[in-house]
Formats: sequence, C-alpha cells, structure tokens
Amino acid sequence: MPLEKTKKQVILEAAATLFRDRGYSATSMRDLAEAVDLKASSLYNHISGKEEMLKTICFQNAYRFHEELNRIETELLSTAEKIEQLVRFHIIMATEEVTSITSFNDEWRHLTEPDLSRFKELRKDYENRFKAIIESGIKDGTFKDIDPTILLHTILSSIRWVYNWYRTGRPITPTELAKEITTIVLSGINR
Amino acid sequence: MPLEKTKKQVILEAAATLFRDRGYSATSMRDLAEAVDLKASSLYNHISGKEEMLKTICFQNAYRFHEELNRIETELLSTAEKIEQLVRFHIIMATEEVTSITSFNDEWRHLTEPDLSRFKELRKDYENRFKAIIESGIKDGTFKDIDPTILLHTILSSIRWVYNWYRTGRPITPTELAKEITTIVLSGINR
DNA sequence: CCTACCGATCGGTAGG
DNA sequence: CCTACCGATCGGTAGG
Repeated sequence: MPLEKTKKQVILEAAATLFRDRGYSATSMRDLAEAVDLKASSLYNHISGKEEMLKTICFQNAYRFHEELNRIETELLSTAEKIEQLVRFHIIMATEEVTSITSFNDEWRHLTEPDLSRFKELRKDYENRFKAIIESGIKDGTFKDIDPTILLHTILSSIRWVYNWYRTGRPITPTELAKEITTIVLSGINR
Repeated sequence: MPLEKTKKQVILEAAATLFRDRGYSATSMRDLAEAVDLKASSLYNHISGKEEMLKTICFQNAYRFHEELNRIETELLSTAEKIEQLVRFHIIMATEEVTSITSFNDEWRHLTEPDLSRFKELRKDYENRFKAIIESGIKDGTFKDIDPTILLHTILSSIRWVYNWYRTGRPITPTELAKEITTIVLSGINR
C-alpha cells in the first residue's frame, strides 16, 4: 500500500474540484493538466478519458451511500433513529468529500449511456429504500401522515446545500450540524 | 402588445429548456437553432449572444423573487405567515417557471464579470433579508433558537427539488404542495 | 433568414 | 512525460 497518493488519485481529485467549480462541460483537459502540472496529453498515461473520471467519481460515491444504507437497514433501530443516522451520513459525506459530492450531485447527468441509466437506477433504488423507511415510520405512527415522496425529497434536498455551507468554514462540526438539521426536519422550527 | 410570443421569447424559452436539460456549457447555439427551426447564424437577428440569454433568464427570475420579498416585508404579517408566503411563492415559481428556474438555480455560475458579481450580490441580499425574517421569529419566540443561517439554507434548499418533482406531473396543486412543505419545515415530521 | 466561413478550442492520438 | 498534430465542434461574423 502506498503511503502517498498515486498520480491517478491526484488527478481525480483535481478533476472533482474543477467539475465542482466550473461544471463538467466547462472543464477542459487542458485546465485539468495545468492544475496538476502536466501537459494535456500526459494525463492519458493515468486516466483513459474525461468521462471515465466523472464515472469514477459518481459511482464511488453512489456505492458509499448504498453501503451505509445496507448497514442501517439491517440494524435494529427505530425509524426515527434510522432517519437520523442517514441524515448524519449525508452530512458527513458533504463535509468530508466536499468536492466529489458536488460532481455526484450535479454532474452525473453528463454521463452517457449505458452508465447514465445505471447511475439513475442506483439512485432510484436508494431513494426507494429510503422512502420505505419513511413509510414504515408513517405506518407505525412515528411520523405524520404526509406523502412519503414529498417527505423523502424534502429531507434529501434539505441536506444538499451543506457542501456549499461548509466551504465557508464555519466553526461547527459535522455532527453538530447533523443534529441541528435533524431537529429541524423531525421537530420543525416552531417552538 | 402582441398576442403571440415574439421570436425572441420563443428562443429564450427554448434556451432555458436546453440549459436545464444539458447545462449551459453543454448547450450549443446549433442545438438551440435546431430547437427553434433556424440556422445558428439566424439566432443572432433576435439575440446578441449565448451569455446574454443566460443573463436575461437569471436576472428576470432574481427580480421576481425580490419583488415578492419587497411585498411581503411591507405587509403586516406574523413571522410564521411571512415564511409561509415566501415558501409558497418559491413553490409557485418552481412549478410555473419550471425551466427558467433551473437555469436560475444552477447555471448562473457561468455568467462572467461584472454580471456574475452583480447576480451574487442580489442573491446575498435576498438571503440576508430572508434571514432577518427568521431572526425576528427567533427573537419573538415564534421559532426555536437554531442558528438562523442553518435555518435559512435548510428552508431554501428544501424547496429547491420541487421543479424536479413537478416534471413528473404528480396530481397535486402548487398550493397543496406548498402547504405540505411548509408543514414539514414549520412543525417537523414527528407526530 | 440563409450560405459560407472565421479563428479558437475541444478531447484525444501518434510517436518517441 | 513531451512535441506535434488530428478531425470535430465551438460561438460568432460577413455579406447578401
């Protein structure tokens, strides 16, 4: 195991940063080459192309979310605890993987087939299983009887801005932030 | 006043649709020309360039949000009612201006200076005034004592997914949707 | 509103 | 890891 990052990892991280800042389409291979102090053609000794990098970033993150969901589904937790742990994981990802999460969130649509469909299926699967947890919470009386799809998307998107926030470097830990957002979503802002 | 849309309006709407579906950078003037049944060069008889269209879309929407905020600020309403009306307006915009709202939300970063800074200032101003309403709600005991910036972004981003939802054509009116989301944000999902 | 065309830049390859 | 270069496509203009 190498102690230092491989050149490929360095390139992938620089790509994620550029994709976040300018978007996938507006990032050129020459921009990326300059960011890692190479000529554009030399990039291809480490990566096989622009879209392959996007693909790696998108699917790596998708798999991490699925792994965590697998874990939470099999644990003996109340529905409220499951939601809380999912929210916390989303926030940890948003704060620790700031750059690649943005590509994961916003740039996946530039994937081409068949990867695009594969990615959408993974996402749909994740959402359906998240929604199933919400539905069981409604059934057992933990949550209010609100359309589970509305609930799902409201929860998921209320977390999406976090990566944006964290770049400003406010002095709050991910765990604290997770607690505040979970409170808002679960108990609302009304006193 | 013309009863029919001007060609310029038709082009702008087609541009907003393409910017939403593929992103600003990945949309070519030839794509746009094809969408409105023209040759690329003919577009320039109606618009002055690609970025001018993005600029129009972004600032038109920014002004509409500011106008509504102006109205709500001067009305005699409780803080909870102000938040509720703001949320409803966001949702109405997301459902009635589906295409241009996405460009407004996601594609503004492709503006160049000085428009980019001007747009960011407008946005910052809107957020600060929204936050001031939240802060007065915390001060007068209407809302819980949660960091107002966290509250602001959680509210704003919990609405951002709506345009995405509405494309699927679910049988729910904007007003109903606004009520559900306001309930979640104000009272939480816990029974 | 079109044909014809501009220089610039794109992702990527050949060959060393 | 570089120089040199490829065909394709970009936003936009000239001229009618």
